[in-house]
Amino acid sequence: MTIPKAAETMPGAGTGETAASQVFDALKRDLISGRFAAGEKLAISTLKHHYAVGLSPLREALNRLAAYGLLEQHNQRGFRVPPLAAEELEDIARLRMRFECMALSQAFEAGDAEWESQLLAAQHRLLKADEEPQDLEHWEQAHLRFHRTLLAPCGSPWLLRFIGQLHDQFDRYRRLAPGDTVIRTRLDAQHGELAQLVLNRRIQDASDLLEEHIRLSWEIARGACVDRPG
Amino acid sequence: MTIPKAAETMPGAGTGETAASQVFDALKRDLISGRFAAGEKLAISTLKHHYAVGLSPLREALNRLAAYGLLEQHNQRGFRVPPLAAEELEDIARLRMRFECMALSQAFEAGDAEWESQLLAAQHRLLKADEEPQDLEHWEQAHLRFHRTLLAPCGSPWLLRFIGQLHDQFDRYRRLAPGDTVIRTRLDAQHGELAQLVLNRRIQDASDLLEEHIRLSWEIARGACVDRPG
DNA sequence: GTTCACAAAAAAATCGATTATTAGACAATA
DNA sequence: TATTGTCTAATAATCGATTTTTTTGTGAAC
Repeated sequence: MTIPKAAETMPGAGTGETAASQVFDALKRDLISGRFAAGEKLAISTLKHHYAVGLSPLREALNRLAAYGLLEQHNQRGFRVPPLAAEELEDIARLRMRFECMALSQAFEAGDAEWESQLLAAQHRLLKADEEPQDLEHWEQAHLRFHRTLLAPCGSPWLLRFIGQLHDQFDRYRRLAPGDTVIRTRLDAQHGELAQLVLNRRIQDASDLLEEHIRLSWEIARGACVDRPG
Repeated sequence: MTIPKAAETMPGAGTGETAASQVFDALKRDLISGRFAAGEKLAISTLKHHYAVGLSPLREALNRLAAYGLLEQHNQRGFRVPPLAAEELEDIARLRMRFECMALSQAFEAGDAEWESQLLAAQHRLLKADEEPQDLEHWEQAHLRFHRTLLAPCGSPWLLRFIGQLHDQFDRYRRLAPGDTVIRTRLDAQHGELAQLVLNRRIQDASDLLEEHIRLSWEIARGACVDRPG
């Protein structure tokens, strides 16, 4: 009577999905992609219906997201989406520059030919995704994967963890901001240039370009912050 | 019939404690102070009795702690205490050095006379705590407060958040390791020296000393890792 | 002796209902 | 009119029970 689920039969699984982890993933995606308004209070009963889960797994997911920094939790008064502030974005962007350049230089030390291959592959996938702008989620996935691959061999799990966390925070701003075709084109080109600099082992140039890349993205992401007229 | 709780009548409360947040704090303390064995699987029903709470708040606390990095969560097979590994400790210690030196130099830029006063006060409290080694929890609290005060004006909430997280991770190792009177004495002295260097605005010296301080603590914390005989 | 299938037990995850707290409306008072 | 206090509806938090999944233990087949 018990039908084995696909995930459980997969090799090296062990990661059977629970309702809590599924709604965590879904909520995380929706928070980063800006499906909720900044500052909005989340009505738990609404979420319950929307994601079609019970209270317990939903609350567990919300608690995880709050600990991760994608939600604010206030005792006895529920959860709300963090506001967007230019000041916080600056903090996030500057830390991204420092952390990712740090990780990149370490990746150069440890990264081997396999790394170069993976990076080329990721860059190619991203390039293809660039050409199909209609499938936004696919592009986001390829983009994230490229940046992860770039820093993967850095050898510091905790640094990568923090970088990922900052990346998620940053993307919340970026994805809410209006696009800028000119900057976007330049950003897309930088991915290819980055990969080339890695292949040529140009450590300093790669680091400089990565910093510039984050700075340019920041310029776009800024657009998500409310401009208070002076 | 409803008797108002103390917390609610306190000025500026708004932070009414929930069962979940209380058991979160208690569990976090116990995890960092090494009350559970590394790698141990947590029996939820046991915790339930020990902390005298229901399942829901307990599970919410566990979920938060897992997202924070003080627990490992495996779908369908509960929570376990992360193992202690010399390799991870090295990662944590090296990042602490970089992050905290980073924060310190920024603190020098932004910190004013009020900062200096707070730091002196914190150093004095820590000094008094040094003299009463029997009250370990009190010393830990004063110690944490000193280090927080030292970096507080750095102006980067996210950097401070990560530093705090790494500090918690580090302390789990340190508090499990056997003490070393000689090193401990030197470490205690360094707190006073650090405060003095801040007062004298010796940026580079303070940064060097902070790095050395973390390196020395690391030397102690290492003792928590199992030595595999070769 | 090893592997496999199955049943029983244990544990994790989830649900539905209950309790406690907050926010907002409204009236009473100064 | 502003302030305070009380009531009520809405919502957050928690509990107890149920369901699902994993683990453990047993014995048969190879």
